Amino acid sequence: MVSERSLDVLRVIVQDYVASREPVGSKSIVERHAFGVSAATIRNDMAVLEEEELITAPHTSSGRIPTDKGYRVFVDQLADLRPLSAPQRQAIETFLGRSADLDEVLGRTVRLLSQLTHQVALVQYPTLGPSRVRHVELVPMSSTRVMSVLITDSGRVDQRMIDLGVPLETEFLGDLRARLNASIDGLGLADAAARLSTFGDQFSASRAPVAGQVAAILSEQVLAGRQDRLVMAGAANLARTEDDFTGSIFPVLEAIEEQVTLLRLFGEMAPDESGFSASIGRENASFGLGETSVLTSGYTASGGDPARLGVLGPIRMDYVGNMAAVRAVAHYLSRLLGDDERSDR
Amino acid sequence: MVSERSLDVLRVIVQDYVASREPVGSKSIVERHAFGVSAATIRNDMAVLEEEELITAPHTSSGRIPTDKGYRVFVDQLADLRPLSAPQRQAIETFLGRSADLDEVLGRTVRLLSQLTHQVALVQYPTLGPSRVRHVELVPMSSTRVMSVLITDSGRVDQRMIDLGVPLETEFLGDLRARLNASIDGLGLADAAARLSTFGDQFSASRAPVAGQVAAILSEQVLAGRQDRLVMAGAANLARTEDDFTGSIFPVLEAIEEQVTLLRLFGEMAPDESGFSASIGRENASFGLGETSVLTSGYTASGGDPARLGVLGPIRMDYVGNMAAVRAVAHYLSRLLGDDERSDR
DNA sequence: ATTGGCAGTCATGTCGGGTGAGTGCCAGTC
DNA sequence: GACTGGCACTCACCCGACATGACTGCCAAT
Repeated sequence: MVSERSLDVLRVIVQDYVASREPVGSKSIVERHAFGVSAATIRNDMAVLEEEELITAPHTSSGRIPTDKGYRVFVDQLADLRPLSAPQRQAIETFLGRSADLDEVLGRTVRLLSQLTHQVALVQYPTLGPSRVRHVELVPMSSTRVMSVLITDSGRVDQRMIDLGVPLETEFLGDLRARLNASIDGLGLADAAARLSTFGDQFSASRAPVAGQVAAILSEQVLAGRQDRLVMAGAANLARTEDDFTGSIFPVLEAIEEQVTLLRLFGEMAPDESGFSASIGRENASFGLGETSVLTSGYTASGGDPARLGVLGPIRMDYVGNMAAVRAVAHYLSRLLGDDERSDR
Repeated sequence: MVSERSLDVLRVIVQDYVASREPVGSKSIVERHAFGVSAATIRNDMAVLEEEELITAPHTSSGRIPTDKGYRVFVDQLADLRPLSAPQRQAIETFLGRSADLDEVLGRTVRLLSQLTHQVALVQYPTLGPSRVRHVELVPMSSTRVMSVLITDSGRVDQRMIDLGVPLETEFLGDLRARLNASIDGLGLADAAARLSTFGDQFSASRAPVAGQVAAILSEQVLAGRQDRLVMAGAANLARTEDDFTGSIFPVLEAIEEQVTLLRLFGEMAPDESGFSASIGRENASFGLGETSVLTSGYTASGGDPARLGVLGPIRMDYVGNMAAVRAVAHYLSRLLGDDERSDR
């Protein structure tokens, strides 16, 4: 049975090990923390924790270090949310203070988070709230290829290349552009997609295929969010904590260069009621990230679906501090991206 | 005096050291290469090379390794351009084969180059050729902020946030948009910028400041290239060759995360007549990259100014192979981005 | 100019002993 | 029953000694 004190012991083992990077023994525990019992008693508690696979000894007769499971218990039960320090709040305020372009806001956010936590920071692009089509532009790139640009009034700009396979006359292109704008300008995105599905019908048989093709691509653009992208910063921090990885950081760097992997990981995280979620060590093994932990929190941009942001680092990380930073940044970002819209016309 | 044979010795020292990562001694040279002289003779040659600071001994009585200066001589005089292998050419063809969106082409290019060389690959965005304004869109983001989107017929889409500081009525915004498009649509970029500089004059005194502000930002957009951006791939390769860096790869990763640094580095490279340029070891020290070498080649997108692409890796790298790959990829990319326009309307 | 020979240097690997941190267990105490 | 002090035992780690081997630099001979 794991007593209350045993869990306290686990807590200090995690804390001390994270701070010192050295296995922590019974003696150093009684020295550094006022447990009011002797080292032998702590040893008994440690035996229980080892029984439960919450801690382990790297080799006979050395101190103990937490297992993945131990970290998990620590994160779930033992980490008391400590509010950010004043300078940290300050940093967030000033860094995210003035708003700007979405790209820039996210860029600043991800750099901020990485500096705050000294880990790799990740921010997924948000879906924006219900918005309307503002303008559609078709730009000829070569005789058979056209770039379509969709602008919505939420500020999203989405470009895509269309290869029609057949040459296109300039007049027809102009006609297409005018008709497209006439039919979907100002419409909500769902309505626009519906309208586009029958767009090709108004053209002559010879032209309908091309018009239909363009409408189909545009329809994709209308419906596509940007949640399939994320920005990253602070990869260098992995090198700083290099010793926490067995062998090399090569596989870790390789895995995080693959955005698809990270997005899948984000997608599979199961947030608690506050939107927070942690994934520790081998829980990430299927993503090639079994030697890392990932802390994420959800955030929303005014009315859109929740997106996620977070940090990735070695299992031996400062969970308490990093959790606080991730939560706080997610909170501020939601507010920032929310306010943009609320103060709207 | 450095004899002809001395330079041959330098060549094999570079080659063998790059391949084996171990200091190379006189004996192994006569064993592995048919010099027709004895080890003692090679030793004499090596003494000359050491005198010239082209090679150095890590410690008394061990083999020699090239100095930065030695690599420089190797690259400038001794590296015979070896054409790419058939599979490599094949890879380039298939990878870059079908063209698409500029973002996608550059993304594929940078991944290709990193796989070909097993180094960090870098591609700077090109300036596109002379192009015309296709459309200007103003999207209200909040009561005082507007996003301006510029689309040119070369396919560039540039968005920027404008904070006007004062509330803006919707009708005025519509009026602005219409007048902007009327005055610069279809114009070449230089002409458009000129027109924009006096754009504010046509408005009443109360509105001129706002109109002028918008015109000024738009003018910046019109003139801005995208050469201030670059894409990167293969950062993980640095970890693979970790041992080639004294201490940690942390400072290197940190430096390459700073795009500004890399762009400055690109800017200061002095290409030879073929557009190629190498910067070795301490030559990069001012960028925090004194332990790396950078190989770049210029490329152009139909009519634009030359941009650069290249690889970055440890000083001890396969210069011959990487130089060939960089040259070849630059060549193919130029052709790809050039053809797009030549087959244009 | 080239060569063979030889003494000298130095990194590397191995082995053994000493050290110390830390555990597990047990008998005794509260 | 929970806690404690004591003790034997286990290893990782450090250190010095020693052997090994790969080189070089130099010199006299060709």
